[in-house]
Amino acid sequence: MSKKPSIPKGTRDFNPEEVTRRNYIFNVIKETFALYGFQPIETPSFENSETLMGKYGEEGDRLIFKILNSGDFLSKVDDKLYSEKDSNKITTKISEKALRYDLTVPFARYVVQHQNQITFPFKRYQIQPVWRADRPQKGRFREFFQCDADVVGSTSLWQEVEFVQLYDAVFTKLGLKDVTIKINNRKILSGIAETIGAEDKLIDFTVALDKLDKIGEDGVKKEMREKSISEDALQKLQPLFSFKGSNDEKLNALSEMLKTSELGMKGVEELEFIAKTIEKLGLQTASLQIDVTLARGLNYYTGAIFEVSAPAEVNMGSIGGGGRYDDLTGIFGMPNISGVGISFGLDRIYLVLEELNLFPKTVSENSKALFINFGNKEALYAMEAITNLRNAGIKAELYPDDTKMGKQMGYADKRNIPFTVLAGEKEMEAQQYTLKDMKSGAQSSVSYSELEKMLAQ
RNA sequence: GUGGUUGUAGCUCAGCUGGUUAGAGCGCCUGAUUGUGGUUCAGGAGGUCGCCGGUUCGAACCCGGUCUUCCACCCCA
Repeated sequence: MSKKPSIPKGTRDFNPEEVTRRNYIFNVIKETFALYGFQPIETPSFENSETLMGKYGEEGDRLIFKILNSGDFLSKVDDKLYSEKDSNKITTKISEKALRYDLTVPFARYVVQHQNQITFPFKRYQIQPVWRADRPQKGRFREFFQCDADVVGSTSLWQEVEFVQLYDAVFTKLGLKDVTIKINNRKILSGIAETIGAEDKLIDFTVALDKLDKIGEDGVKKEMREKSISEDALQKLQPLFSFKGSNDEKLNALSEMLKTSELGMKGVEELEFIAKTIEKLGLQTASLQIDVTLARGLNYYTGAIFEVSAPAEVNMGSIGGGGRYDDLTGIFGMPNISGVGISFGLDRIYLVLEELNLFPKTVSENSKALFINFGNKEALYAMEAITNLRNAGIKAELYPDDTKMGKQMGYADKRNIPFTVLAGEKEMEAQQYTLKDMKSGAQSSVSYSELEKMLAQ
């Protein structure tokens, strides 16, 4: 019992059914990405630490898995440093590589590194696992997949419009109706902070505001006070707490509130273009909703911010997110390249589809027929038929051992293989096969061509 | 990183205020059925009670530590 092997906290094994279902989601997303003109790239599982560290804030650094150097890594740590016991300092000496934390920063690195080979605007998608040294909880793992699509090298708002459509297309194909695509704009948040005189506390302000639907108006105010945002500022913020109505009404209210802020008004204009355009083009099943409290933690967003919420009844938080970042590649020394991207949270989408029972009855990847093994002579006869069936594209297999028939039948039963084929001495003499339908129990003696015909259905 | 929670047979779980050989259902194996699975019947195997230490005459049960599960917070997909 204690010796039973296990996997690390927050990681998972996937059984055949789970892999099939995950591939189904992957395929829908990939097809749609391709349909919208995105091309796949892949980057390594681990990067140089300096590529990742400091890109996700202090909290992010803590959650990055560091890889220990090879060899006698401790010999490079002098006694003084060692005795200080400062983990952060020592880490830089004993670890120079780290596991990928998301796909966006490695993508930025990729763009800067390969800028001479890339034709801009560059539209790429990437589906790979990422790792976070987080504590697992519902829908949160330490190893999980991200599915990202990004465009760099264009500031056009048409990209944002397309991403909204892309979200709608994917979730419609997956049968997940009524997802809400929430949209906001970092410029609006900055504008509000400016208007209420708290521009120096933009991050604290947005993080608190983001929690509105979770901790309520009083909770948000309490947190803002704790971050020493003034009462005067809170007073000016009051309209935000009762922000309701259609996207149009919200836009009007925002223009009124932000008329003194040039940056804020720019944000309103951007939001208005996206919302109005989507309104004209229409969406299939999703709805686009302006949400001024949407902030998202990532510091690098500068324009639009997206977040997709699962239908309310499943209580799963966000199943996707994204936004525009004007200066992502700037951190790698390539300024003034604007990017915008979105991400799908595969693992959470899986949980949602499962909870709502939305996985289609997938085409079985199972064998169509199991040939019973009666011994080497008979098995050869069976194998000839199996080879022909496989050449005809029909999944078939031979039970490898000539054990008791009951066991072989039981195996077919447990694996849900719909047909068994009996080919023993009698059948060989007659050049026939006994085909048994495992569901009905009916069996008939058939020739090879009849066998192939019946299994082909 | 903080707080709580969970761990007993392959799986899902019982196990009383600490008391002798720790149970059930399902699954598994064998046989009834030597060319027939899914049903039925009879029998059988399988657990140092997560791990380490402590209290006690005695620990699955109490205490401490550790790992794990799940949940919330921080943060995030």
